[in-house]
Amino acid sequence: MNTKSHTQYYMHMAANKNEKPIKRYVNKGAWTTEEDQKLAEYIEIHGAKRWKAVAVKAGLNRCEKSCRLRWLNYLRPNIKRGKFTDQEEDLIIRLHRLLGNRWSLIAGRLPGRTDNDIKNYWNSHLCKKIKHERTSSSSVTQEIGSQISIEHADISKERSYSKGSEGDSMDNSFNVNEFFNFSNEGSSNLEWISKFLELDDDLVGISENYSVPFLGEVDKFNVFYS
DNA sequence: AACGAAGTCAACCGCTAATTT
DNA sequence: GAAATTAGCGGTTGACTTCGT
Repeated sequence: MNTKSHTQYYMHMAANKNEKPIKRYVNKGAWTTEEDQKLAEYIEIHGAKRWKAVAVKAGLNRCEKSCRLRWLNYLRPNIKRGKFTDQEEDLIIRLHRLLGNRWSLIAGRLPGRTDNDIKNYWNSHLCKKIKHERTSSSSVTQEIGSQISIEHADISKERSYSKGSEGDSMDNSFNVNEFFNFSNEGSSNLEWISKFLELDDDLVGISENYSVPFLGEVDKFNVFYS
């Protein structure tokens, strides 16, 4: 569904650095079916890389970022659309509890879902749902909730640190990115990770004395494998 | 039926990390 | 090793839809 209206602006574009940039009209806003078709056809032949070249050579008056995003979030094969299942919803909540707003990592555990989808779904549905559940639960649970929020803040901070200088801010060797990188594994880990995350609720209490960001994950990991 | 508020979600933006030259 | 380019991420925006009055 194309929702945003079309606008155009000028931009200097070239397919590569050897080509002299030409001042072109660049479309912004909703993609048309014609543009989708052009992009899909080009990528089918040349692959989803070199987005600057894609934008120019596919005959699309779009910037490279726009092309990449359209492909990843909409045109890419095996994109799952429509309502999130209860299992998916539960998994997102649990993963978010562990990872915070690391949408691409969360999306990596939900085959066919994009980070943008999950982020939108979280912001429009799950965020409120969780808020509601927290306010209607006991004071003890609320306390745990605030503990989780503190952990989230730490994880977010850690994310920006780890981007800049890996390892500087954290002495323990646990790497959450590696832990949640299953690219070398088989197709779906939905089941085992769901089982793993089931432990999460029970383990929140154990994390009361955490002082180091991510130590929570380390302990949960160790408990799971011990 | 009309209208404003709230919700949804595709797309954009700014930034950083990774890769290439 | 430095600079330039490319890829990827999360936050935010805004057009459109739905809901409530």
